[in-house]
Amino acid sequence: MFSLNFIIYLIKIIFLRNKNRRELPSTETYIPNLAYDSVIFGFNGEQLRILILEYHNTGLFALPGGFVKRNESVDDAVKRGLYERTGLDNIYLEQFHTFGDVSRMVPEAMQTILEANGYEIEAGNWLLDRFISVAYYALINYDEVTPVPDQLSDSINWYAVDTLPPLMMDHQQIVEKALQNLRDNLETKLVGMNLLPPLFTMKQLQKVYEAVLGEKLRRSSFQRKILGMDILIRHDKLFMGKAHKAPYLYSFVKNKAGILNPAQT
Amino acid sequence: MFSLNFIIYLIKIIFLRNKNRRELPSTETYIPNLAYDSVIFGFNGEQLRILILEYHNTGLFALPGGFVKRNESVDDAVKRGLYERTGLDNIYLEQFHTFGDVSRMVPEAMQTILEANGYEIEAGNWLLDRFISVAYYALINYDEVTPVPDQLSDSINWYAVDTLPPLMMDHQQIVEKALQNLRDNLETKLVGMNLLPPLFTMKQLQKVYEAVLGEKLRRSSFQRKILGMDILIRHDKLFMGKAHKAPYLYSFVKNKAGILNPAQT
DNA sequence: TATTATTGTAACAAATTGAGACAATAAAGA
DNA sequence: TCTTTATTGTCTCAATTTGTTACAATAATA
Repeated sequence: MFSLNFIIYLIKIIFLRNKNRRELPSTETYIPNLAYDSVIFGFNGEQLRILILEYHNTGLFALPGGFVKRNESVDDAVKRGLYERTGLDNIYLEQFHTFGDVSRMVPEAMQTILEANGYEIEAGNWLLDRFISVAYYALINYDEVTPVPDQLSDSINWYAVDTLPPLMMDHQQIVEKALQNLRDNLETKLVGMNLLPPLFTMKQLQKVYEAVLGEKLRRSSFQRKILGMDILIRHDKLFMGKAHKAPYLYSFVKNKAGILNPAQT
Repeated sequence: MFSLNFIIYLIKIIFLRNKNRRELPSTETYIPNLAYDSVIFGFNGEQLRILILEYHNTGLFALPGGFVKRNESVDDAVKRGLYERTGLDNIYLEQFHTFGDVSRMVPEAMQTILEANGYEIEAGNWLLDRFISVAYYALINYDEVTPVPDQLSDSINWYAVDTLPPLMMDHQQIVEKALQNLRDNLETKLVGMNLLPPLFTMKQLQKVYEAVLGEKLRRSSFQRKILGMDILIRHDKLFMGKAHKAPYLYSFVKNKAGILNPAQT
C-alpha cells in the first residue's frame, strides 16, 4: 500500500513537528522584556575570538543570549546559558553594560527566527516585545570547549574579533563595548589567567595581551613588568623540540590578596 | 452654618485624598520588573555628597529611582527622573551596573511605602514583584540645585558619602559600587568637570580629587600633572580678599579631542 | 614697610618605562 | 664533537614620569 520510504517520511514529519511545535517560553517562567547577551572570549594562541551562533535558515548571526527566570538571578541565568553552550561551569564572568534603547525592539528578527524554526507566533506575544538586555563577557579556555548549538541555531562557531560576520540588531556594538571593557580591565583583572591553560609560557601570555590590546608589546619590558607583579609561579622548562633555549612554564598564583579570584562576577 | 475654617478643612481633606488616591502606576505605561536607581553626586567644596530621599512616615531612606516607560529608553527614564528631582537638564550620567539578584525582591518595603502614603495595594500587584535595577551615577554642580522631593518622599537631602543614613534594601551596596566606578573613572573621564562650577581654582579641583579618592594629594605633583594634560584654560586671578597671593581661575577645555564631552552616557 | 598665608613653579631625587644588547641554551646540521 | 640557529632570560643605560622639597611672587594686613 505505502512504501517504506513514505512511512519513514511520515514518521520524520511527525517527529519534527513534535520537536518544533514544543511550547514557546512563557512569561510564567521568564521575566518579560528582559534578556541577556554574552560575549564569550577565547584565545587560540594567536587571535582573540568570540562565539557567534547562526540561526537555522535565516542567515542571522547573533551573540548567545537568553532570558531570565522569575526565581533566578541575572548572573545565574547567564551561567546557565554558558553551561548549556560550553559545558563549562565556573566560568569567569563580568557584567559590563545594560542595553536599554527603544530601538532594540526589532520584532521582525525574532519572528523570522521563530518561524524559520517552525514555531507559530501570534502578534502580541511577549517575545516580539521590546527587550532590555544585560550584557556580560566571559573568558574561557579555548581548548577545553566544544561549543554546542542550541535548539534554534544551526551552528555556534569561533570568530576572530576583527572579522566577525554581520551581526543582527545591535550585537556589533555590544561586542565593541565588551572589547573596550576587556581592555580596560586587562591590567587590573588578570585577564590572562582565564584565557590560558593552567601552565603557559611568557610568550603565550604576551600574545594574549597583544591580542586584547591589538598592538605589539616589547618583550623585555613586558617580562619585567609581569614578573614584577609577583603573580606568577615559575615551573619547569618546556622542551618543545625546537632549536633554541627552552622557555619556563608559569602558572598564576591563586588567591593573591586583593586581586581577583576567577569565576566571580 | 459652617465656619470658614471648617470649609477649608474639608477642602484640604478632599484635595489630599485626591492627591493620594491617584492611580498607582501600571504596567500599561511601565515595563514590569525593571527599575533604575541613581546615585547623584555633588561636591560642596569639601565633601563628596549624594542625594538620599526619605519616604513619608516610614523612616526608610533610599536612592532616587523610578520605572521605565514602555516607549522610553532606560537612559531617558533616568534623565526624566533627574530632571524632576533637580530641575537640571543635560546632566553627566554614567551607567555602572545592573543589580539582578533574586534577593532584591522585598515586597514589604514597597508595601510599607505605598501604604504610608495612603495607597491601597493588593497582593499580586506588579509593584510588589521582583525588580531588576539598572544603576547610574550622575555628577552635578552642587550649587545649581535645589532638590525637590517627589510624591512619596518627605525630603531629599545631601549626605556625605561616608556618613549615610541606613539605606533600604541593597542601596548601600549600590552606592559603594558607584563610588568605586567613580574612582576608576576619575582620571579618564574628567570627573572634576562635572562637579565644579565653570570657573574654579586649582585648589578646588584638587579638593574634588581628594574627596573622590578619599586621600590627600601632593599639591605640586597634582598641579604639574593636571596642567600637563592640557585640558585647562587659565583665566584671570581670583581676588578673595585674603592676605596672600591670589590663585588663577581655570575652566575646562570643551570638546578636547578624544576626551569626553559632558552629559553623555 | 614688614608680616602672613598661599600660590606658581623650579630643582633634584627616586621610581618607572623604553630600547637595545648580550650571554645562555635546546636542537639541528656539519 | 663543534657550529649554527632561533629564542629566551636578564642586564644596562637612556628617557620619562613621579615624589619631595624649596623658593620666589604676591594680596591683604598690621
